[in-house]
Amino acid sequence: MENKGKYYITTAIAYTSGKPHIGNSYEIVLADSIARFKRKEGYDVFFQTGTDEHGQKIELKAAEAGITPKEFVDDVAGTIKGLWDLMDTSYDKFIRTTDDYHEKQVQKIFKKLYDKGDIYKGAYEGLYCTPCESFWTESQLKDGKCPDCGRDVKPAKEEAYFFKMSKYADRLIEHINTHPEFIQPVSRKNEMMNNFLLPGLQDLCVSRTSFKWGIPVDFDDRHVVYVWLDALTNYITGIGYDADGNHDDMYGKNWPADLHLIGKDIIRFHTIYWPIFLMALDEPLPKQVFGHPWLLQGDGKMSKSKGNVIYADDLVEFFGVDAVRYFVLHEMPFENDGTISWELLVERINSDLANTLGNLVNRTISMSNKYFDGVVSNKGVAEAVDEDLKAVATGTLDKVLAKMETLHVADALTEIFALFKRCNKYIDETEPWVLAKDDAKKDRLATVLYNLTEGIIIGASLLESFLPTTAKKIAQQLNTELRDFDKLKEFGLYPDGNKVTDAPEILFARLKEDEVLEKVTAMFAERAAAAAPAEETAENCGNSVIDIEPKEEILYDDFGKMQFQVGEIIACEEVKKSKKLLCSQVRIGSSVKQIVSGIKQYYSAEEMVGKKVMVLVNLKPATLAGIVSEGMILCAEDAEGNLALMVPEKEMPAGAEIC
RNA sequence: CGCGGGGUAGAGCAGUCUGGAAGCUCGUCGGGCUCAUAACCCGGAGGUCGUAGGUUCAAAUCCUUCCCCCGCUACCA
Repeated sequence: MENKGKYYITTAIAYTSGKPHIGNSYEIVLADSIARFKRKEGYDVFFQTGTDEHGQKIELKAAEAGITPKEFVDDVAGTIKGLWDLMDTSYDKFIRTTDDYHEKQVQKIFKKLYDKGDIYKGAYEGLYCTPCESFWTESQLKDGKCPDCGRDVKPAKEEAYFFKMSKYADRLIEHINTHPEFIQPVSRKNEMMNNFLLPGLQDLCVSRTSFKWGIPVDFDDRHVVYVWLDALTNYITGIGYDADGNHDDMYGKNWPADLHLIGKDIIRFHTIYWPIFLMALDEPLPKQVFGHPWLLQGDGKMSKSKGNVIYADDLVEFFGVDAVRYFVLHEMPFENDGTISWELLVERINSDLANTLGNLVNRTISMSNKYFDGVVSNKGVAEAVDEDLKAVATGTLDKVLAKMETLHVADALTEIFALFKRCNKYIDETEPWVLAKDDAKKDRLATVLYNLTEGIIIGASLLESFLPTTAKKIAQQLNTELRDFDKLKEFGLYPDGNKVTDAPEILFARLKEDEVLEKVTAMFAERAAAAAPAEETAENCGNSVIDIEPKEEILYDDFGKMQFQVGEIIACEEVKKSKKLLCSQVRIGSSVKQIVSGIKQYYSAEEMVGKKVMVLVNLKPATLAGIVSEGMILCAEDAEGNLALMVPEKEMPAGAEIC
C-alpha cells in the first residue's frame, strides 16, 4: 500500500463530570471509523482522544462525593476510557488535561502569550450570583435571575486575565474565506462569521480566581487557567508541543491536525478561539474542523432521574459492539441531528445486519457446504448476469472513497450495503438450487458461488473500518484475509479451491422488538428503583427548603385589593410562537377569562383542561405574544424553576373566592 | 426585519448549486422463490415537492410573499 503521508485526527476531549451517554459516545465511534479508513487508504494515522478534567463543576461534584477532585476525575476518566475501549476504538493516544506534561505546557503557553502581550490582566465584569459563586451574562439569565438557583444577581467585578481576540480577527476571517473546507458542514461557517467575527470579537477571559481546580497561572498563583486555553491546547501538547520550541519529533510530524472532530455545540471554540491561539503561538492552523450533529433520544428526553438515559455499554450488552457502531454511524446524517430509540435500533439491526448482511453470508456458506463440501472454486463458466455483480463489487471502493472524502460516513455505509444487496439479488437471478439439480451445470454452480464469495469478501474488506469485528468474522468464515484497498478493484482474488468453514456462525441474530422492549423496561425500572432512594436523601438533606428574597411589608388594604378566585380550565392551547406559553380559557363563576401563562414546559395543553386552579382575576389585562391575558394563574416555583399549579385541596366550584 | 438551516409518500431522507418524465431506506399490500436468520427477489398502492405569486416551451430546482419547525445570538467544559 502506497504511503500517503500522515493524518492526525482528534476528537473533543470528554468532560469528566460524569459518565457520557450514547450521544456523547457517538463521536469516538465516528472518529474511529474515519481513522481506520484513513489507515486503510494508506495514511500514517495518529488518532488522539482524551478527557478534559478541570473546572468548577468538577470541584463541586468532588466535594459532594466527599473526595478530592483528582480522585473524582481519575474515576470518571477510567470509566470513559473503558467505554472507548468497549466500543473497539483504535485511538493512539488518550490524553488527560491533568497529565503533568500537559499542565506544564499550558503554564508555559500562558506565560508566553502574556509576555507577548496577547494576554493582559483586566477585570471580568458580569452579573454575579453570590451563593452559586458564578458569573452570568445578561442573556444567560432566566427572568433576570440566576439560571442555576433563581436568586437575584448583582453586577460584580473579578480580576482576570484576558486574551486579545480582536488582534487576530482579520487574519482569521481571511483564513476562513480562503479555506472553504476549514469549517464543516459549511452552514456553520456563516453562523460563525455573522454572529462573531464580523460584528467584532470580544476579548476572552482565560483565568479565574473563583475556584482552584485548574492549572495555576505560575506567575500569579491566585489564578487558574480557565477552560479553553487548557482544553484546546491538548491537541498540541498530546503530540509533544513545547512552548520553548523543543518539540518532540511527533509534533513536527503530525501538526497541523488534519481533522478536529467535535460536536456542533463547541464549533465556536474550535473555529475562532483555537485558531487564534495558534496564530498567537505562530503555529499553523488545523486543516479542518467538523462539527457533527447530535444523536438524540426520540421518545422523551433523557434524564437521569427518569433512569432512561441510554449508555453505550447498555447498548453493547443488548446488541453487541458492531451493531451499536453500525447504528450510530448509519443513523447520523451529515448535517441534521439523528434519532436513537430502542425500536429504531431493532429495526435497523434486523433489516440491514441480520437480513441483508448476516443472511447473505450464511446462505452463501451453506450452499458451498451443501453442494461442494465447502470448497469454493472458480470454474470460469460466466454468464451475462455476472458482469453487473462484478461491476458493482469492483466499483464500490471508489464510491465509498468519494463519500468518505467529504466525511459522509452514513452514505459510505449505504454504498457498502448496496453491494451486499446486489449479492442477494444475484442469488435470485442465478438460482443455485436449480443449477444443483442438473449435473451438467455443476461448474456453473461453482462459478456462481465463487462470485458470491468474492463479492462478500470485497464488501467485508470495505466494512472493516466501520465494523471491524464483523469484517474479521466474515473473513474467518470464508477462510481468507480481508483485503487492502489497492486490491479491491480486482475481481477474482479469492484463492481457487479454498474451503470455507463448515459451521457458519450467525453474525447478527434477528431480534424480536417486543422482547427487547420488555428487557429494556425491566432494566430501566431496576435502575430507577435504585436511583430513587438516593435522590430522595439528597433532596432531604439538601434542597427541601428554599429561601427567596423577602419583599417589603404590605398593609391589609394592599392585600384586599387583589381578588383571587378558583378558576376551571375549560380549554387550553399552546401559543405557537412561544416556547413557554399556554393560552387557557378559564371559567370564573359565570364568566370566562382568557389567561396566558408561562408553563408550557411543565404542563401540556391537554392535561390543563379540567383543572381547577388559583387565579388572580383583577390584574390589568396584558398582551403576551400578541394574545390578551386577563389574569394570572398562580404556581409555586422551586429553586430549579420547576412549577406546580396551586389547586384547591378539596373540591370547590369555579368562581369560589380565595381569601 | 439579528444570523443561519429546514419544510419532498405513513416514518426517516436524497434530489435544489448546473431547470428537462419525482427518487432512496423502512413500513404497508400483492406476487415469486425455497439455498438461508419467517430470510431473499420482483411488483403495486401511497406525494397539489409548506403557502401564494412571478420568470420560462418547461420549476421540487431560479425570483418574490407569507406560514411553520430547528439551531446560533459571547466567555457554558
